[in-house]
Amino acid sequence: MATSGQDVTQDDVARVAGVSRSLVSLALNGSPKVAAETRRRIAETATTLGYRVNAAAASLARQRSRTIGLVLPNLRNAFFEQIAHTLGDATGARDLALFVTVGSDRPEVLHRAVESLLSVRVIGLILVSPWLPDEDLIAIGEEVPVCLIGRRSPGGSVDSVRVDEEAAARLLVGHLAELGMRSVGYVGPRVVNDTSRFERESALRFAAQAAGLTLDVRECDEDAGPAVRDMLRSRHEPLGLVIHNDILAIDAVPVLRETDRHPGIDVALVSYDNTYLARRGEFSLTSIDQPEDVLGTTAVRLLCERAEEGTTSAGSPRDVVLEPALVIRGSSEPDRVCG
Amino acid sequence: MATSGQDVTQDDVARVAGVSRSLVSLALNGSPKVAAETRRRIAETATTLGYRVNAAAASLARQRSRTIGLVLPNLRNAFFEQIAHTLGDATGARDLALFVTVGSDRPEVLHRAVESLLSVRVIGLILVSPWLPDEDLIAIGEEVPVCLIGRRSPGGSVDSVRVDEEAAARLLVGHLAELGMRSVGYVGPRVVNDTSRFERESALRFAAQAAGLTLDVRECDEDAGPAVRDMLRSRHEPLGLVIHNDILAIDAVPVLRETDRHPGIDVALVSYDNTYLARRGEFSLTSIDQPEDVLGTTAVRLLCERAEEGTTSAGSPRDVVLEPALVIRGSSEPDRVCG
DNA sequence: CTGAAAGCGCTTACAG
DNA sequence: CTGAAAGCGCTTACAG
Repeated sequence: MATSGQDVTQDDVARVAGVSRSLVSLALNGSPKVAAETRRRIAETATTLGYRVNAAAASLARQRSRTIGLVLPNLRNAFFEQIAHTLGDATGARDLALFVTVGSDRPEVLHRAVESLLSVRVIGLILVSPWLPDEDLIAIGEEVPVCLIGRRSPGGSVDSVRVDEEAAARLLVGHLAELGMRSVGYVGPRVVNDTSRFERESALRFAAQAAGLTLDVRECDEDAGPAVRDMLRSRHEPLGLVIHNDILAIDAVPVLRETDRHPGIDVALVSYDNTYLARRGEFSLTSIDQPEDVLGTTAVRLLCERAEEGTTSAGSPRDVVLEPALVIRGSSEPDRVCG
Repeated sequence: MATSGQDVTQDDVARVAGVSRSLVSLALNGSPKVAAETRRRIAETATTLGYRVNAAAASLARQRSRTIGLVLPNLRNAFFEQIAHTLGDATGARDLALFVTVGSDRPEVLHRAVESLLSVRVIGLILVSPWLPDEDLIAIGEEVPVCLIGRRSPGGSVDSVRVDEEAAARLLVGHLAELGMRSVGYVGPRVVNDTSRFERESALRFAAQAAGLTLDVRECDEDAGPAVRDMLRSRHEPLGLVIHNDILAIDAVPVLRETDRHPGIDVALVSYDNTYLARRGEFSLTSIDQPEDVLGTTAVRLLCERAEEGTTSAGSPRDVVLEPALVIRGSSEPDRVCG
């Protein structure tokens, strides 16, 4: 914790340790060319002097930084936090830094954020469920390695890791069918350009059809409550209610508890993401679990591989698809289903 | 959108524009010493060539970066997103970049994150409701300008911007008293070292006492449901239920809707942060609103001022305290109160 | 195993 | 209003 007035440089360390400047660099970067004892002494000197590498200088000399940029669409989904943590661990394991940028629905803001990441010459960019059009993603991919999480690769040289939406839909529909439901209702956000919403809906449609269930769809805004009410209003038979994610699904819970509003209708509630909200006792949501850790480590690996390859444009896009799991909780347990 | 194989440098721009290298730098940085026409031509060349400043080189030459680091404790509170957005705008307005780090409850992770921010030689650090002990904050403040949001300055050379907790407590208690409540219940997270929790509780205690109301306190874990149930169990009179933040308060809503569980008890529910969760139709929470925009712009201003002053240790800590507001919604409206 | 030297891309006095 | 030159702190062949 030795603090100096000004920044300590490798020069200072070299002088105090009585070695050359380059040796300090080599030692601090773990080069095997440095004698163990020398390395130890240098490391010790660095610590007591309070030396901290100047990332700007290192990046400049190395012609590349040691940081990865993460672009999150917003902070309104706990799933993003889990992703951020996993990525933090995955990058940390490779001794890389992770810089997060909180996206925005304002294009200029997002653009500015990506630009500052590019100015830093990040190794690569990880975008979680971006709402950008395919061509923009491809364009960014021309400049720097890019890996998408939760969205199919748009082509170009952009990689992607995501969960198999069709498999998730089958899990959900299968579960509801087992509960005796004959019809499924899906509530998703009304968002322009939301590929994730679109993919999810068609996967559900497909799965429902295959299982011989009907599918009814409603769009909602920030609040899923009205859409859920609306869907229940016209109902007289049991319903499997699928909501786009946990954060929207919790809107449905209070609605379902108003037992007087829809007498006699059994409703099983299920959603996606399996975040801490789903686990909260009051909600206990049955939810599709995405393997965040695998998503995260894979994304980092793909990015680093692509960075190694040198030119960004090298190699065709890789699209890693993972299997989801269904976590069953109270919201769809027969004996606890509201009605 | 001109993309080149390798990075375009100021050298390239200078060559193409037919000027010297330094002139390019001056022009691009908006120096008034450059003729308007020259500046225009240079800017144009830079654009067509797809020039993008190398932040590492610029930081190194300038001996300081143009980025501010934001350390968020987690992503489980929409309030943090609003803060992040405001800060993004505030830094953008000053042509600074904002790098976010998602904290963690694991000290090593947080430490590593702060370290990478420091390696980048950020202008300063903004920490939102950090759980770090005072001495750690002061230590960080020795190395770089630091501004806290939502926590009192621990002294040293650390600044702070926050909302007046006592005023917030008075607003809440006053509102509940007006509704005819005689007793107040507070549910807060069971967290070690959580100053915010502690300050909030004592402010409430003080306000309740002053207003002649009783205060009952319960701790909760991730899920506030059990604590709320517990608090209601022993009740036979109207209760003003104050919950530490919106995200915890939504747990209370389903509990309160179970009309059969606590017959005859009027409960008015209020919380803090006034995030989008509070606004969601199904929850409609009365909540304390913090002026995020003022918090954000003030934090950035304090940081920049301290950075200007040169030495970090210069100047005593500034502690800006803002007035909160109470937004009244259905959860505490007499006619909609559950019971 | 160790050192002298060049260079990364930019900024900034300084001289014209 | 413009250019030549030094230097920011580090990394990395290269030579010993």
